[in-house]
Amino acid sequence: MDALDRKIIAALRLNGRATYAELGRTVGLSASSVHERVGKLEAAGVITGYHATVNPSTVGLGVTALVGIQPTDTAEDNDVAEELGALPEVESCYAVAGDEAFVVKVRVPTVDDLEHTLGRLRRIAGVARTRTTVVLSTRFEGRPNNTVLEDPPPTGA
Amino acid sequence: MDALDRKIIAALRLNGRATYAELGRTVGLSASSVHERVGKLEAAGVITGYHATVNPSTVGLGVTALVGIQPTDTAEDNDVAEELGALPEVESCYAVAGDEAFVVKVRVPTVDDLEHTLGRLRRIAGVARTRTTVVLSTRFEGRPNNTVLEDPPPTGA
DNA sequence: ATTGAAAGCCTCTGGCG
DNA sequence: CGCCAGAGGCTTTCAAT
Repeated sequence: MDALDRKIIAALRLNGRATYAELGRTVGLSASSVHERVGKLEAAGVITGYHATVNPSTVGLGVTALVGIQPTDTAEDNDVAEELGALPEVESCYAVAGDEAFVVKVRVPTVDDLEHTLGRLRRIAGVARTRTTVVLSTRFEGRPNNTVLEDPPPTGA
Repeated sequence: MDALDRKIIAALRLNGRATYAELGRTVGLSASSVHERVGKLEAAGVITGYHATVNPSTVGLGVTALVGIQPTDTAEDNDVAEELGALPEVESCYAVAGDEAFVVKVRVPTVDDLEHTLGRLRRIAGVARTRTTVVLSTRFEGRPNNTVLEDPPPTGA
């Protein structure tokens, strides 16, 4: 991973539909070189995918909440995580330090659906309690931090 | 927004680099029709962008934390949010219900950087206290929930 | 690792149903 | 709205450096 790879990654984080030809013009390589580099970055698991981002409320997901999951004494974290993953309304799932085992981000159409989803979360084996923080507004989200890619890493990644 | 638009959106959430020709084959339209529909979805603010997703630790962002921001009595939420947005390591920022005004997701290279960032968060005018939850592992993140797009909405989006 | 060439596919516009 | 047609651009592979 050299500076050129980092520039390519930064460009693709900003515009995931950038063409290889465009990327090549941006970083000063031929399209075929960019093509090969991107393929290697994908194969190496650096680039994990490309996704359109959507305004959630326009697709009927206007309610967001952050839910802390307190486990029972005997809970198996991996089993709980798997069940959390089985619910499509759970968009993200982080295992965390503290009394809670996980914090998940939930997106649903309405507060009624939120109530329903929280019920399902509490019914998961190994879940003792949930603590819900309702999101009032999303100021920004998933902003790519490219500073670490633009500046050469001081000590190494 | 009809069922075809929803199918196109679902496909682009899964693969943001899908070509119009591919999308057309998937949904049963010509490439030019898909091209026009996608253009309208972008113009309408339904599709807000396309982004490569990257394994954060491979680009030197191995430490993630969720930080609750407790405001002072006199804090102006919008001013605080703006200052939070000025820090590139703050990837997401949600205004929330509860004693905290915001919950932010922070990504930094090391725990030393986290300490440094938390210091800067606390020094923002209007921030009284921070409460930090360190992420131990990301089980999954930003999963597109396409169920709401696949199933026709019962009452309407 | 990078490049240029070449065939095929895709984009994107304009015009027509 | 959707389709076709077409010129131009892009992708992808390959051999050479």
